Amino acid sequence: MPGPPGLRLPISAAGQRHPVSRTPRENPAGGSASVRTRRLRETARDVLGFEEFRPGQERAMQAVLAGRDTLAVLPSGAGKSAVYQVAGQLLDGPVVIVSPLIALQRDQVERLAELGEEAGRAAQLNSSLSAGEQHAALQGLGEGTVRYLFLAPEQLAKPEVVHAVRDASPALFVVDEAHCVSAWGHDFRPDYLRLGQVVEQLDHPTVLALTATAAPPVRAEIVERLAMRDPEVVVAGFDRPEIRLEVDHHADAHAKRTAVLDRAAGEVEAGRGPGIVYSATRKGTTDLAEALVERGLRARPYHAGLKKSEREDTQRAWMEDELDVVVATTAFGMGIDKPGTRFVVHAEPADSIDSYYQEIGRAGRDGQAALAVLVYRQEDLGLRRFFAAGAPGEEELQQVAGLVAAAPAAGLEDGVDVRQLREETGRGATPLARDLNLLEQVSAVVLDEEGAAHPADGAPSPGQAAAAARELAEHHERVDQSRVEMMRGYAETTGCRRQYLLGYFGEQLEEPCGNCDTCSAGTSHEQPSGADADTPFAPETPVEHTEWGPGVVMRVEDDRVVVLFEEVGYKTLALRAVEAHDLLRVRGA
DNA sequence: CGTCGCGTGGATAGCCACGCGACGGTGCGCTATT
Repeated sequence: MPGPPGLRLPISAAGQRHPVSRTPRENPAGGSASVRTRRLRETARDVLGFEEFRPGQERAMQAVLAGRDTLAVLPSGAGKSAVYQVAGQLLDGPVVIVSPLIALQRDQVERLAELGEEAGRAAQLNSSLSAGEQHAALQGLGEGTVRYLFLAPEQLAKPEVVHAVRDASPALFVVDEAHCVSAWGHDFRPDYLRLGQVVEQLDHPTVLALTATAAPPVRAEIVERLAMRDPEVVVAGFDRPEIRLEVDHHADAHAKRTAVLDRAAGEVEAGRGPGIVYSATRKGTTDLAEALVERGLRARPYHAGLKKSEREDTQRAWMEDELDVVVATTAFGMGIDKPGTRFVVHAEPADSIDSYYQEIGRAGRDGQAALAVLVYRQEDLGLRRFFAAGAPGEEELQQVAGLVAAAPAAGLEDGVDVRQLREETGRGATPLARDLNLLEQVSAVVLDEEGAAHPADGAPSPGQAAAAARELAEHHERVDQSRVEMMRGYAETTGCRRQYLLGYFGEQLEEPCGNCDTCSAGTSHEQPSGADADTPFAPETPVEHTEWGPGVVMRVEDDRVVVLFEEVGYKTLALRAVEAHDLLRVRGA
């Protein structure tokens, strides 16, 4: 059974450099690297109006133009879209961009339209369009009049869409907000997990994955799930020193609620400007928003259960400075860029450091001082643990495996698709697609280009397949639970919070940051950074645990070490116990 | 995992304590109805 793909691919924080091999196809921008650099800069200036590049941007463009699959982890607002926009100008063929939200696709199309005719036409393909418009978008792509096509991964689950895109010979396949592959692919939006097959079906155009946040194992999963080959990994500008980090601890639910309101209202009343309050539940957003209104603030709730018109109006009001606070679930954020956001207060911890960093990263995008406060109660992790659970049951998996296995005997030569499975099982399309993905990963099922499932050659029995698939799902669950534990670690550390955050993303900050609550309180100085701690287990060291197997050291404090294990995810170990029982060995030593 | 809301049973005039079950987030695309 595969472990987290992360550990098979060593990815340093600075990204890897590989020799660039050039074939005519892989060098479509033409000429030598220096010629390419000149053309790239001219294009960025003339078409996009760029005066200078942000960190990492040019390197990502260079890699893409050289035909390299590229994963770019660049901070929000660093112009990630410019990477494919420039490439679209210089490459010989259209650019297909997978984007998770229809609203995002619409914005991106509009932004390209503002660049004018010269930049090339952009179109979107999704269910907000009529059948005729959808057809026109694909036709335009084939005829070369559409240079940029934005669509959701669900569109690429339709064979006719894949065929039309393949016929247009795209030069670049972009996955925007690529952390969705890992965050949503396993259950919520299973079509994200199938993008690698789509890449193969498209004859593997250059793949560009873009995200603002991804810990090393998430990066590695993106690379694997998108079938990226020998990718260039560009990581830049990760630290956001302008954001002050604080955690407020509370034991009592009512005191916590009051603290959330005090912090948000305090920032607004001090004239430090608008901010976001994140709540884990819809009910929490309405409750807190009402309480803030009672305190005289302009506040509104935002969550996916509200009417579309209401959501759009709240977003508009937020962007037009008509609100002091938006109180939101995780539904609020992607594609909403308001540079003057001054604070982000969390009423509950996020489900992972990845999510948390993304959410607080919405503050201070203008580079001015901003504040991120987590108002923390241990009990609130319970909801996150609940969401992290939810692996499908073995019975359910066995039923699906059985129906696929029985298809040939039942005369279903074309296999079984999700629609048929829905009729047979009465269950929803999303969980069924997730189950099929799991069964495919344990070599029980093969999914063809039409999306139909067939029994794999030499497939195990449905019972064995279900057990293996269940084991795989439990593995994901263990890793997700360990990510919640890392969130707990952030809330409860007495060390520098920024060192903790950056360490999670594989970047070691040498000194305590001086801009978090533990630094202000002086506790962080008691904990030297891992870099000079007296231990054989330095960050990035591959290790082997007697019980948990292989892993990689992520972070070292003076008395403990955090290891990311292939099988069980993140674990924090006391160094004293490690030494006393000889629990960890350095691999390859 | 933790909280909320409901029903029940008991205690008392003021509901309240307890137990149990339900519920909790994110979006695409599609279909059926106005």
